[in-house]
Amino acid sequence: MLKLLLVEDDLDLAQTLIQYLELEEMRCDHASNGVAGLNLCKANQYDVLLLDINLPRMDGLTLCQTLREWGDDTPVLILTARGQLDDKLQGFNAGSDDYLVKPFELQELVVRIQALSRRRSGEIQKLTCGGLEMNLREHSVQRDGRRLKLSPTGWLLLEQLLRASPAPVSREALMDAVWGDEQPDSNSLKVHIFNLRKVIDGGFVTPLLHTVNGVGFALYDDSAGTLANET
Amino acid sequence: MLKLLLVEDDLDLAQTLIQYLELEEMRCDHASNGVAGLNLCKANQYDVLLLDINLPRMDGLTLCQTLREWGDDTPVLILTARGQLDDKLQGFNAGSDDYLVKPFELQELVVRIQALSRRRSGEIQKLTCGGLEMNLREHSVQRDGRRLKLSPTGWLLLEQLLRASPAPVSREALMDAVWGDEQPDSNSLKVHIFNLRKVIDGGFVTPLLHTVNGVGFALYDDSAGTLANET
DNA sequence: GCATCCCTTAACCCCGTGTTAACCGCAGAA
DNA sequence: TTCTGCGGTTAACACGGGGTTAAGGGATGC
Repeated sequence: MLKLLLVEDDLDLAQTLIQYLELEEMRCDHASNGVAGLNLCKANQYDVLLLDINLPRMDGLTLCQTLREWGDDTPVLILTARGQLDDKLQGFNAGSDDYLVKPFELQELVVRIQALSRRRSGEIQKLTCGGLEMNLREHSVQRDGRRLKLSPTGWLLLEQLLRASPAPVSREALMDAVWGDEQPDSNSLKVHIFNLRKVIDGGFVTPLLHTVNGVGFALYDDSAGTLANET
Repeated sequence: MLKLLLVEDDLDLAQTLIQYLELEEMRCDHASNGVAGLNLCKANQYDVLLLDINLPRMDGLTLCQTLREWGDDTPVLILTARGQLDDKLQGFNAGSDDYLVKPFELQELVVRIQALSRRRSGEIQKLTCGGLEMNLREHSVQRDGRRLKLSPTGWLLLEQLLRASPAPVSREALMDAVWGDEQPDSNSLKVHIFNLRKVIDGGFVTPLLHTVNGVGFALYDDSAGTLANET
């Protein structure tokens, strides 16, 4: 979910925008003057900033410039009624990334916000299951916010399991993913699964890595849903 | 100097644009149909792409989508006469970054191009991670206010790591950044990483420079209440 | 010409990691 | 009951990647 900051002194408009953005799965903080906006920027990390130009205490352009001088490179979208060329040039000159003239279509605002945030975060690829989250780009795994450290093979196995989740993955498929054609002739896989289990389930209440007898292994969270009947 | 690609079948317009952009210190290649544009993208590395929508052989939206599917994330600016909301939504949906409706002011085009390229090639002046801050302009690094002194190679390495942070950087990428093609045939990198670590983590409680086994090195702040498990 | 800085190189050591084998426990079959 | 197969658990061990240290040389500056 994207985190935005809207700095806008027209409270009615702000209210409308925030409500609409909520529907689009964006959480939007609000400041009604420039200085408050600046402070919020200092305190929090936003994905995109939406700035009006005419603001009490500090105008949007100065706000944007100040951030840039501080080295903050959060994407900035200027929202304003001023549609003259000079205004736009000033906006971009202050270091903003986009400029939308009021009145505008809410949907256009949404897609422009998405475009800005997309470029910054570089299309995060994540695989998840229950509280478990694997970030491929960062090459990091965490469960319930705790960062987990796993070995190269552990990583490979978990990736396979997460991609298939909640379906089970056969031993053959796992062996294939790790070793390809040069497969070890022992119970190596068993040990790796064991170790992987220690890492991702050790210290947690609900196990995520289940063995499907005679089939392979599966990653799923059955804590919230119904339990399957056993023999 | 920025390198652009304009894909536009109206040759008069293209000519005008290119001439104007030249004045603004931008070199602009030109393709008059979609397939030619795609080939040029494959062959060259551009800072920004300017795409018309109505094009012979392959329209601009498809062109943009294709690039994105290939993993190319060059910034794309759509230039078109179609100004309806739906057109814009489609444009952004195809993976573009900005959308300008003809007729437009040439200066606005220029600043939008600059805004797009700026974000990518980084006129960013400060890179940070945790309490670590690198000021590119002043060529200084400090952590928690304390100024750090690092060697030329240390600087190069740290810059790479900070730009990627919190994602890991492979040894190859690091070696490439430091030595290019003339790579030393020893464990030089190990030593430099070791020295870098001494500088940025030595004397501090939380280490920022982590080694990701089998992958490379990553810079991130783990202090926010995360625990590391054993294998 | 001397001192300093910094990079390279090589040597060494430690620990993470993968492999292997052995053992345990359970359940179904004989 | 005993046998047998499957999966879990543990520990031993070998290997290599990564960490650490120190020596030497080239460049730079005083």
